[in-house]
Amino acid sequence: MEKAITLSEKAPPAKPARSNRKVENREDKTRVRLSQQVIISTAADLFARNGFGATSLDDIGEALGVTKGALYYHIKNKEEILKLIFMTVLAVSEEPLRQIARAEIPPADKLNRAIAHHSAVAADRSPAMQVFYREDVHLTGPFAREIAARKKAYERLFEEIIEEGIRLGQFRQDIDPKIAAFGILGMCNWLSQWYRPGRAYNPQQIASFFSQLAEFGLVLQDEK
Amino acid sequence: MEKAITLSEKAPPAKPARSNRKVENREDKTRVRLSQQVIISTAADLFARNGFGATSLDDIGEALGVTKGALYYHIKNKEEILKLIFMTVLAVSEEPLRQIARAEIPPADKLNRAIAHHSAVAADRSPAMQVFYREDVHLTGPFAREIAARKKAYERLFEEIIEEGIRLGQFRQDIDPKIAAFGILGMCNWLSQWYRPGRAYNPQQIASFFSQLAEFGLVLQDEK
DNA sequence: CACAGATTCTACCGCATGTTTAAATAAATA
DNA sequence: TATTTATTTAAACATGCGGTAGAATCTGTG
Repeated sequence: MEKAITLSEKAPPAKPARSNRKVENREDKTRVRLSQQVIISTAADLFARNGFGATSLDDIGEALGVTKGALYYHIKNKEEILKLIFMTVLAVSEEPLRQIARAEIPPADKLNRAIAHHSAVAADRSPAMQVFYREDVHLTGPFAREIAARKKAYERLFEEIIEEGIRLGQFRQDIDPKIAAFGILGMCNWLSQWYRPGRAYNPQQIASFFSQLAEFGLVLQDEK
Repeated sequence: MEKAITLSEKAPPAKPARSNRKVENREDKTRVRLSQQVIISTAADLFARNGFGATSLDDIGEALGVTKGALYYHIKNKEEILKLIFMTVLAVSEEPLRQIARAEIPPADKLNRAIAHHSAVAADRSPAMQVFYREDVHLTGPFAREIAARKKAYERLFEEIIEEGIRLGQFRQDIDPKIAAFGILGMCNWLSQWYRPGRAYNPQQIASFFSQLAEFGLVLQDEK
């Protein structure tokens, strides 16, 4: 039962002076307690920056000051981390939009609020949102289908708001609601690609620009 | 100079009956001639569908009916395939937009054409565009910086068109040109995420909807 | 047909990665 | 303190991947 002989004999387990690790850990401030929450949060950052496939569990462990083995006490496997990130995004985005869609206010106001809501999610949860829209190809099986369905339902709410506006004669009749919904969603989603906190504008201001754009457009009407 | 002893002794080179492969190849129609072009085109499809990291050279070879070894006669390595995809996108998008930006026409017309151009690229080169905006994290070194710079220059052209419209008093004064440019670009870029050929609308029609949205918005002004 | 160059295949290497296991340690409890 | 439970480590594993080298095959040309 010979072991495979590799070329580079790694430094054999020379029982390195134990507890030299503890020193390192203590010095980098109070170590954050490991949990699903911090794992998926850290993982979302890394996935957003380097991609799901290019981020190893070693990377995640290193970012947390822990060996990758420790991660397995809190999560089932790598894909579950991804799944949890997707669930996080849906958890903060679905219900508020549903409430906006069924509120009893003019369609233009609904659109305003929907844009504000979605922009806020895209900006505040930027890493998770980037993962949500870039790494969906790595989901498999029933969960992948569920995410796709809920994503579509979410988009459909935007569509319905626009349909309502058209039906009530408040929105232009010559624009396809599905295309318009995709356009507006694309506008907001793109936020997560370029927005970084602490820049010139905050998410609310950006959302207000987007609302102006979506409602009235850029071109100055000769009003009156 | 012993080789490493592995556990599973692969079936030794038992010289399998040669030329059983040729039959397979002949039957699947006339085989496409291998070249950089078809490699990057096929790779773009696979990268777009499964991601760069999750697509192996074996996958690309299999899609082309060829072993991965053959690929290396035409390309240097995997990253070069990615680079060539990026170059393709820039090759078809940069120059036309520059011409639109410097044309002597009203800013609104420039914006129209820019949106039509960018939408067309996003729709027609959908796989390459998806790769362009999703897999940039896998570029390294000077090339990564060059792509980032040219991407920014491209966005800047949209921004300048809007600035011109504002300066000439033809666009609303209360919208930040940079934010508006990002919004419009996001709208178009998102196309490559959902557009599939042969659906209800073609790229020109979609672009026209987007132009309406960006210029006049959704809300019906009480004109008169 | 003979030859040369172009192209592809086969077989392999080294390495990184996701996952598992048992042992070691830390924290909680009594 | 003694014992149990929770958490982390260390080490190994199986696998798949990017990349390489040389043999094999194809293609065109004299």
